[in-house]
Amino acid sequence: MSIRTRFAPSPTGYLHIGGVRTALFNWLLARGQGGQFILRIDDTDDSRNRAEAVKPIIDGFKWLGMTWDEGPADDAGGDSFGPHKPYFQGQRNGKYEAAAMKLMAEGKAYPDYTTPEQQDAARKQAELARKPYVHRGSNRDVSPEENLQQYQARKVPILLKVIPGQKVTFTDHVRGRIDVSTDTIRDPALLRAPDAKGICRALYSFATVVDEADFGITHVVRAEEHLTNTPTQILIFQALGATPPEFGHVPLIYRNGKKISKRDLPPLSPEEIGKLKACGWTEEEIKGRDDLNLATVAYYRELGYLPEALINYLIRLGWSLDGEQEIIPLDVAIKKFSLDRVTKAPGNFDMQKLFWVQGEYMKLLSTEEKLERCIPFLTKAKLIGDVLDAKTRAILTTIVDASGDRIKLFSDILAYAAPILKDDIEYDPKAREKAFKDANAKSLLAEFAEALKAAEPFDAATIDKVMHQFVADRGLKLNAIQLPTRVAVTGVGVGFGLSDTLAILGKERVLNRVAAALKL
RNA sequence: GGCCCGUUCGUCUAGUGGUCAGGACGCCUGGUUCUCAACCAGGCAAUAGGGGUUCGACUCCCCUACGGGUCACCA
Repeated sequence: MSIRTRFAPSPTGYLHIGGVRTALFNWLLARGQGGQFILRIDDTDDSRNRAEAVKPIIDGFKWLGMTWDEGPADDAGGDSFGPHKPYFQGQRNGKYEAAAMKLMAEGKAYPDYTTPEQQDAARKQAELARKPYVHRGSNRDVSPEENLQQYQARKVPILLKVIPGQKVTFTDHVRGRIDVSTDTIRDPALLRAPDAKGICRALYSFATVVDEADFGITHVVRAEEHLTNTPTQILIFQALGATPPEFGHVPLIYRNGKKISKRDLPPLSPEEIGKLKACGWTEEEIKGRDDLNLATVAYYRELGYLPEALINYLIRLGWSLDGEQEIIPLDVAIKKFSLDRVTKAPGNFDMQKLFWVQGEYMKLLSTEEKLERCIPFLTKAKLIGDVLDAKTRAILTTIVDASGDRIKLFSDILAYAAPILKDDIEYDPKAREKAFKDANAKSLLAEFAEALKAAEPFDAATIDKVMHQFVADRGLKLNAIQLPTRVAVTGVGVGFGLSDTLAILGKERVLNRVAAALKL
């Protein structure tokens, strides 16, 4: 039997970075063994605008290139594809109800008429007695027939009858053997009491188990927070007469030693906001995107990260190939991934290392590939129009080429292209001051402009020669002229090679800009 | 608090009784260099603590500490 894994997010409106890693492990496992990877939407709770909340998740998976073999349709319209559809739990409640009723008929489940007040009281009492509270409901020992009858008359939550005094044992593929006593497992709620529409919706654990069995999931790989309710779910599998799947609980992702969650994440820093604005984002657009923070996939996409870099980083966070390799091509990861090399301890999300991985993947791209993916950022920032003419394209190609490894994120293109593409220069005050601090700087720059005037052809190689000759004649270092010239023609103190910069600008603009700078 | 899980450089990790405890990010120093980036060479830096077991423990066992998860008609 081929393996079937799954990822089952609840539609929150964004794709969480931790979720992606869990999904990735499932995906690698399935792809590595010729199995299937299934996407299921766990929307048993509130049915808030589903389609809209699902879309960011679908989009995220598509961007990352993580394909699913069964699950929601990729237009995020609420349809599903695959032999067990639908793959939205919100659309599968009939199955859960039927399964619960069957369990009740078999005497394995029962309606619980305990009131919340009674439960609270019992809980409090147990607390006072310093004993754990393990909930067992009212009708545990009532006959199935009687229970069915009472339930028809008045619907309340349905609970699974847990048999005390037994052990539940399973071998977790990352954490090893786990066993717990059923004495510590409460009778879990399977179905809720009817909601306003009279529908008794399933609870997470029950819907999950019913679906896992129905879909034929063989390996459940999920976050560690689900470890403790695994025994409960195994009990449900057994009650259903189904074989439990294999389990693997992967550690959580932390940030600064704490679980990375949207709630306690800092809002976008001024720097990040500045970067987005430079990318052409308006204040309103930024405010309207509450899915933009470092815990979401969208954040990395919008900043110009490479999906393969994010994936590589995430794979290495909590898993290793051999302790040596950091850059692991996807095909290698697919071939080599295994749960037994997943770490047990939680890992901290390290933005700096992600950034480094990103840089490594950028080095692999050709100038053409880089340019293609930079273009959307240039368009958004309105540095170029919607259609790219051949001349601008040629200039951009030269810029990307000259920039080399300096473009770490695709959005970085803006910093290198803007000074060249824009007609009016914005002088960075600090760079300007530094460049012209020396009293002779301006007169030297004027002399250099004269030398440049004679450069023919005005290409990088010639300019380079002129530049070196110019400083050599005067017994100076290149630095004497480098910064003043750079600031004069670009307004900023950093950039790619000066001769490239001058050549791309062309003689006329260079001379004009120098002349303008001299008047400052 | 009960139950469960975890703990190797600042961070990600290798390691399964005998290693100078390895690699990577970051950081620092030097080199190269027209700025920046890149590149090259080097450096700093870890087995949470305490008991056992053993000729020998990072590795096995126990305790402590710390961190985390979970205890819902959330997922």
